[in-house]
Amino acid sequence: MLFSTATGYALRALAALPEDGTYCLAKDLSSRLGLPGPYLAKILQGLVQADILASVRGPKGGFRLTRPAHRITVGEVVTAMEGPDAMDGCVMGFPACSGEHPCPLHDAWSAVKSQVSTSMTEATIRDLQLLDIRHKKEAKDRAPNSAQA
Amino acid sequence: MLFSTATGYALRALAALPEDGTYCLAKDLSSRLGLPGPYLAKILQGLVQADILASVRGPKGGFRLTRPAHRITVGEVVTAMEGPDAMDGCVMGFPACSGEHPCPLHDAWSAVKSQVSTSMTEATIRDLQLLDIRHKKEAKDRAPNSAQA
DNA sequence: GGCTATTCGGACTTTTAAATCCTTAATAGT
DNA sequence: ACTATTAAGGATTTAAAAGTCCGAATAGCC
Repeated sequence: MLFSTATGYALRALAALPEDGTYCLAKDLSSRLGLPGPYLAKILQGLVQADILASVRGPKGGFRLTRPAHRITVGEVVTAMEGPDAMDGCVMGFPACSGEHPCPLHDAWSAVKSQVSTSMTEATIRDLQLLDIRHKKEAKDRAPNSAQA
Repeated sequence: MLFSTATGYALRALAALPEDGTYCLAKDLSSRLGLPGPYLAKILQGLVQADILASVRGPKGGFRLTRPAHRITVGEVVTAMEGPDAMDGCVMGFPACSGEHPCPLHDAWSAVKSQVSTSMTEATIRDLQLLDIRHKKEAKDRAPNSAQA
């Protein structure tokens, strides 16, 4: 993967939150997604500090998005998780590599970076929700009787 | 960086080896490149097992390429270091992401992957040597008197 | 032919990321 | 006010990467 596992978990969790402003429990998210519970909880805390999630404690509490899902970009989440210069530097780690002294992968990688950056600023959490829904729907279509065999 | 630091070190070390079949000391390489000596040595060992380097122990020993530099591709080195499926899987770590259920970055990332893969199988260690030489030459041109001020 | 210096090879330690646990604080319902 | 519930935050553990150290092998010398 291009990013850390924590970033992947963050994106999956955000995509799994309900679209109405309902508060959702960390525990529910982790069990639904099959992710390590306490670890996910910590990641969610980070997203609260990044103003992507809001949280309330106590009964009926939980986490929810601070904005509608289509207003939160994937890039924003990645930046919050990985820091602003996650994709800087040479692909191969060549210190000498630069625009003036490009390594053999420099141009390909630059193209890649701008392409991925653009996609990340265009893609939103809403798009990830759609992926998830589509996936589940088709699984259901494949086996319409919920009982096995 | 897209790969581990070890992979970067491996590529830098290979590019720094002499083109004639002369054996070269791990220690020399590390001091020349400013890399942690024993760690580089371990990486070189791995490259020996991958049949990219040959080594002999004892005085006058060291490491050398098993083939001319233009016959060793960057991709081969990366595979040796990172394993064959270093670039598999979804960019964001979405398990549901696939060709049929693409995540919003799927196409951009697929394009990237094939682009980088192609570049990696075309680029050879020889190309990295050239980068290095060019870099040094220009540094020399900037300061023709080797003494500082 | 054995001795010694040199250099690789593999086991060992340190650091960092990933994941867990536990205590504290806040809130809703009783 | 009290209790149950849930996030917040720190302390701890585990796993993996990064980095270090000691023993095996070879060449040259006496």
